[in-house]
Amino acid sequence: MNIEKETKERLLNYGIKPSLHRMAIMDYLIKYKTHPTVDTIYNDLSPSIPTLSKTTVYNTLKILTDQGAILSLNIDEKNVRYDGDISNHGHFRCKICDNVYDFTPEEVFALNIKSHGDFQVTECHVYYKGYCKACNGKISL
Amino acid sequence: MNIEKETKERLLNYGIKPSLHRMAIMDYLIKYKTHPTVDTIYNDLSPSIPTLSKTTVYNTLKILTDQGAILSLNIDEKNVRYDGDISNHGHFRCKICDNVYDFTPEEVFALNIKSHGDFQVTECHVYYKGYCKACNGKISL
DNA sequence: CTTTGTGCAAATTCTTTGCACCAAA
DNA sequence: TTTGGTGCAAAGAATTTGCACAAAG
Repeated sequence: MNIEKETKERLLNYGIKPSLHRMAIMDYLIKYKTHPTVDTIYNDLSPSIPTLSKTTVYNTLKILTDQGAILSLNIDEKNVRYDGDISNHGHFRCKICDNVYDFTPEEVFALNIKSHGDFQVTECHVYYKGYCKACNGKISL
Repeated sequence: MNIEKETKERLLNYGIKPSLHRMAIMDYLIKYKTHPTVDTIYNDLSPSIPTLSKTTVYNTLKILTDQGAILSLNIDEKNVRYDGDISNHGHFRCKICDNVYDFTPEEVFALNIKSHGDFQVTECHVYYKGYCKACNGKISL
């Protein structure tokens, strides 16, 4: 596997020590925009990295998301999905094949509840996260 | 507990037989707009309905969501939240207190990534669900 | 009767944790 | 050395499933 320069830089930019395993996982998420699950990442990488354990995949994904180097998606009720694309964009999951597709902010803006191009939309969830007034006050103390 | 007319009608409208337990759960979700978890619903209802089991809460919530009588939210990574309000609206979860608040469509429209009134927003997820072209074709066959 | 709602307990699945080992600075 | 990355196995937690009983029409 060729680790891209971009990959190592991403880790360093987010204050994460670039071990070989971490770079492999980060690289995978930058290259493959399939919003994979933990299992998919592990299964795809372990043949070429026999020493890789699923615990390390969990550990690494936790660090990457905590530091903001990747996104974790809860669009799939069963498994957490991960996204190496941290730019502002929306997602669509097909309820049958479970594939997750990206939408640009412009597409999100234009996307009503009915349909959009090749996608028939039946549900739309908008989830904001952050700090409410009461709790934000506690932080500032 | 007073079961509202609205509650029974909601079940009937969505083709769900209105048993006492189902009405109690539906009623709870219509009355309390707190986006409760399975556990919260069970804990709040079981004192007044001693025969209620958590399995029934799970069963009922599954039927209600499958039939579209309620919404299930994946805004909380740990537990599924349920919402008796099936109108078009967005949600905000405080990362500290875990409370979930509603946003109207207008507020969602206006809500940028920074902040909105009492809420400091650090993340925004837009999740569409439905059928992609390939899978939708299969359905139509 | 016959259907189906309900409840218990076991099973399943995803994720986290504790701890020991190992590698790099 | 000392820090911290890694892996195994066990634990934990949320949810689902199998099956038997009970309730309603």
